[in-house]
Amino acid sequence: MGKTYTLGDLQLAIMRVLWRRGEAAAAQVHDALREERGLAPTTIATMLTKMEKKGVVAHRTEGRKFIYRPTVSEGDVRRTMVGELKERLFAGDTAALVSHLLSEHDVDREELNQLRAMIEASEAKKGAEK
Amino acid sequence: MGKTYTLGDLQLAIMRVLWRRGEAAAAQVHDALREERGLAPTTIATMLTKMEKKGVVAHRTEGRKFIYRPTVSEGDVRRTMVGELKERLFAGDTAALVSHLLSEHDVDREELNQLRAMIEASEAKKGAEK
DNA sequence: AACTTTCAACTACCACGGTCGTACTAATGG
DNA sequence: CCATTAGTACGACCGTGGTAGTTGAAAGTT
Repeated sequence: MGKTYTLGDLQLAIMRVLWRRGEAAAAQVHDALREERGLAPTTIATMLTKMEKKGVVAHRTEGRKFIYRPTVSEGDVRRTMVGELKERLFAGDTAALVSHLLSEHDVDREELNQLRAMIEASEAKKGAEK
Repeated sequence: MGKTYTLGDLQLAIMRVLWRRGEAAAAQVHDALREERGLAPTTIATMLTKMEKKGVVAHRTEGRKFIYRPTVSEGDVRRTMVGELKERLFAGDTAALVSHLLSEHDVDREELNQLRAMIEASEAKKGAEK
């Protein structure tokens, strides 16, 4: 209950494949990750099993294959994982994290521009409602 | 050495005590965390030992006590942990993470205002240099 | 000197992510 | 019908965060 959409690195890589493809058999996932990881097929299968137990994927059976699909969205995962980090490192202060990103991580001019626009849009929205 | 300043929850709580105090004996750390955690003193001591092995704290001996001090700053830890999450979840795209924060996590009006100012300052700086 | 308290050291567990090897089983090719 | 193969199930093992009990020595108390 109320448990975690916090995923490890391999789990995220697997999820990305499933998010992109919609669904895939273990072998397909293994194949998709061959280049970047080169893992044994059983590693992927084991991980998928663990992920299913955890509730982030589900499968249907097609012949003798398990076709897996994600049960949580990339947005869900991002929200919970970013939220957790924000809590742990910035005492839940979103603005502090944004400010950290602006000062310590590179953002180029066009991106700054886009972000400024985004902030202005947010401000407008906040002004509009209530 | 490609050190990793990635810390767990308790480790961060301990570091916060050390960052605030400058240095502290295990008992002091335990005391400082009594309220929020209520752990056994040995838990803190064990964790400090592990953290020392990992290189994020060091100690000097005073009588029979170990006085620990941090060897990495809060900024270091934030940079590496935020950087890792950014890499894992946003393929290293800082702006994408900021945009996620703006759209999915609450930021109030004053904060938006401050952030806008901060962005403008960054833009000015970028314009100036180079 | 004997007793008690204070520490660090060591050992032990659990959970979980990650990584596989082996065992078993169902489909398939001859 | 049998041998090979595709594919899951199961169990093993490591590293690390987290949590703690036990032990042994030294320091403080009476």
